[in-house]
Amino acid sequence: MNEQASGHRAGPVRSAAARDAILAATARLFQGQGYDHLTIEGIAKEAGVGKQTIYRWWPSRGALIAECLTDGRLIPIDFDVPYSGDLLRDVEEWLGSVLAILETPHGAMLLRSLVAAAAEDAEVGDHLSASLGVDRHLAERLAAGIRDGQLAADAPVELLGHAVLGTIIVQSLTRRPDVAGALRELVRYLVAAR
Amino acid sequence: MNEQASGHRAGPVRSAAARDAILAATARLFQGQGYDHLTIEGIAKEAGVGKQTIYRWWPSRGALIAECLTDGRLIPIDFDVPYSGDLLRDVEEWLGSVLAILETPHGAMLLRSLVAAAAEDAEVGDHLSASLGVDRHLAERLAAGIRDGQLAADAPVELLGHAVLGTIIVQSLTRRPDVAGALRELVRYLVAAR
Amino acid sequence: MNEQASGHRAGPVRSAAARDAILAATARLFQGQGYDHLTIEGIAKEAGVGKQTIYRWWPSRGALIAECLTDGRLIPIDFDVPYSGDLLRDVEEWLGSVLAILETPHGAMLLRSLVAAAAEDAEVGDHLSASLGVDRHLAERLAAGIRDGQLAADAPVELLGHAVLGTIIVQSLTRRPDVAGALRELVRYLVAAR
Amino acid sequence: MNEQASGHRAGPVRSAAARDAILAATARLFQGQGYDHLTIEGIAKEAGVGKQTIYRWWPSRGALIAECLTDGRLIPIDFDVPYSGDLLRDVEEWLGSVLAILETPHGAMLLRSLVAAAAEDAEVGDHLSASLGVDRHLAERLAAGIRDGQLAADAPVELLGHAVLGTIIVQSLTRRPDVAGALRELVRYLVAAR
DNA sequence: GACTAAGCGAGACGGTACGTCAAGTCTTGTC
DNA sequence: GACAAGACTTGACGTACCGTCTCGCTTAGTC
Repeated sequence: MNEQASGHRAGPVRSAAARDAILAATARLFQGQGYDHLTIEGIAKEAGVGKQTIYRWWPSRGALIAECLTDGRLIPIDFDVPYSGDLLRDVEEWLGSVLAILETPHGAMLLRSLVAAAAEDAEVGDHLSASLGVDRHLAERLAAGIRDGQLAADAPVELLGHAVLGTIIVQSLTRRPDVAGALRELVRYLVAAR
Repeated sequence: MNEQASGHRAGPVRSAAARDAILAATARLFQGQGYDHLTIEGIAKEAGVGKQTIYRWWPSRGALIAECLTDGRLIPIDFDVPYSGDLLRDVEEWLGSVLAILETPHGAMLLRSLVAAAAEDAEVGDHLSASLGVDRHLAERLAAGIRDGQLAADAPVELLGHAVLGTIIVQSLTRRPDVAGALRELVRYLVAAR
Repeated sequence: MNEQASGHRAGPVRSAAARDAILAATARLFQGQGYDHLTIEGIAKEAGVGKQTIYRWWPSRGALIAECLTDGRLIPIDFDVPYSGDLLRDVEEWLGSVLAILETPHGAMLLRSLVAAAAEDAEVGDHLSASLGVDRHLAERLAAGIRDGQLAADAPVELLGHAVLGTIIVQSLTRRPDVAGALRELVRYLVAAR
Repeated sequence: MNEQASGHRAGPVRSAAARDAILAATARLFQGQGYDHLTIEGIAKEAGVGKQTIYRWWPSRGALIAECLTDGRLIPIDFDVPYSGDLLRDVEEWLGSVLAILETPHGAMLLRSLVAAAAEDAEVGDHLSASLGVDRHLAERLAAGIRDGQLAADAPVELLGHAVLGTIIVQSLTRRPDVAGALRELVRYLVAAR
């Protein structure tokens, strides 16, 4: 009845507690049971929240996962690559922290689930590679390697990052036993001085 | 009265027509709608078949996809790698036929769906990389390249195959526009004479 | 600082505009869609009013309907029974105006909805029979008929009113085609000189 | 795959156990909680049955109630009217058995709920008046009364039945205290020798 | 040639989850 | 403090599939 002339609407504001509970529940269930088996109803129950509150703010399961990623609730945010001067050592350090994900209890399943989510939802793929720092940190470190003369000048730095991440994914999808060893060998070859 | 020791039971055997109808329907629906949205009921209806007939012979959706793969109903079987003497040219030819999948109408979605299926079902991953000839044909061609002196002796041939396939997957999952160009650049770098 | 002992509270009082908008919306929606399908949210939206404003003043859907009835927003208020000296003619005139409700576009549904509301909420039933004037006007006219010697002395005037209204209801609930004709026949029999 | 030439379809047949459990649960819950508060989910849970099994065979809550009525699960089926020669006594006996419904623990609510259901679903109204024997048994008994000279020749027998039932309904909806007494008075008046 | 036993199309069944709607309560900011 | 707006939890809606289980055939051996 009363007309408001104000520019922004009145009324209650998004509940930070609900948002946090939902994302926490999503992360917990995702890590425990994988992407299939992850249901909106399950999340709502786990979070003690109404389903509608989820549907109000997220359009899909994928969007939830994507936001969990950007919040660092599934894997650490923004894997860094150090700069010690030794390119191979630096890349291997980054690789080690990425591969550490696979060492955690359900790490392999977690990664496969992230791949499944990324296959279904574009956002997830972007946030995943962003989290791992493939495009930013790793590519930049490789570029620095070129400047330092430790990598061929024509090395496609961004693609090499995708190649490393992709290899991890392929090995995970085909359930290879020693992903870590294989990846270390690959990186050693790719980054070898020429 | 007395139990027969006969090795083979009485009654009709597995219907080849049903098997074919089921796999054909699976392939059709998978290509049209993707892995999520692919349902057993949908396949049964499309194939004009009872659900039980599917459950009798395949334990899961993934198994159906895996068998479609080995039957070459989703992507061509057994991508070959020619041997012309020129390693780069041969690998690029193989790469071209793999990338051709992405050019088909729903090719990108098909690949993402295969990845989703592989993430859920181990079998699919194996059959996928087998179909593409990554481990056998490509790795062997690379090994021959080493013998021919066109590739570094310490090149991890199998891992390089995974790296190429993995890069395709990563780029597909992040919806990159020019996967083909990028892959050609990567291969050129990996296979470059040292 | 110091609390005033003033008898009337601070702040605005009940908004007459809101009350009217709510009742008008209720009547509109009730007539258009029936009692089931009538929702508080729908009324609030239709009235341009917050839900809380409805809940603040009415305890239930039924109370809204009851108030619409006493306001004459659903059916005319207080059907009168004339006194011409001819009992049958007077009762038939009352009957005609009651049956006129059924002739309106969604009249039959309106009546059924009122019955549904009355079945759920006691208030509605009272207000309904009050609106129709069954207990007051009709019963009194019948009593006058007894005094005039046009109706048997032992006629249970109030019950006869319920019988007439009840017959309308039963015929409406069973979707009889010619309720009006039937009711005229019934009234003629009930009020017949003995 | 195999084409059947048979006229009626193969496959499993409707489960009598499920049908019975569903109707029993419906009747139980309807009597306990009334028509509003009666939910399909509640019935399914109470019956130990999937929701779909209900939706497969009944289009609406009303249809369930209607079938409960024809099965005699809510009120006795087919109230009879005796023929003793004394019209008033016979009608009062029928009336007594109808009013007995109101004496049961939640009898008044049961009747109101039936009215609510009838207001929403046409079928229920028909089955309700059929169950009570208003149109068949009572109307026929009244017709016999006319033949016996105990009722005026022009008495609209069917309408009188509706009037009696309608009066019960109106009195129930307005929560009158002594419905039984009132009805007995009404019937005595209606059936009085002229 | 009759008898069996399995395969088959169909689809009913008890479930789980979907995404939507509305209930009634609570919160925010405006008047 | 009433109000419009609308977020919140709860719970039911009606639908889609799951995987299992009859049905009433058809058919391929075995006796």
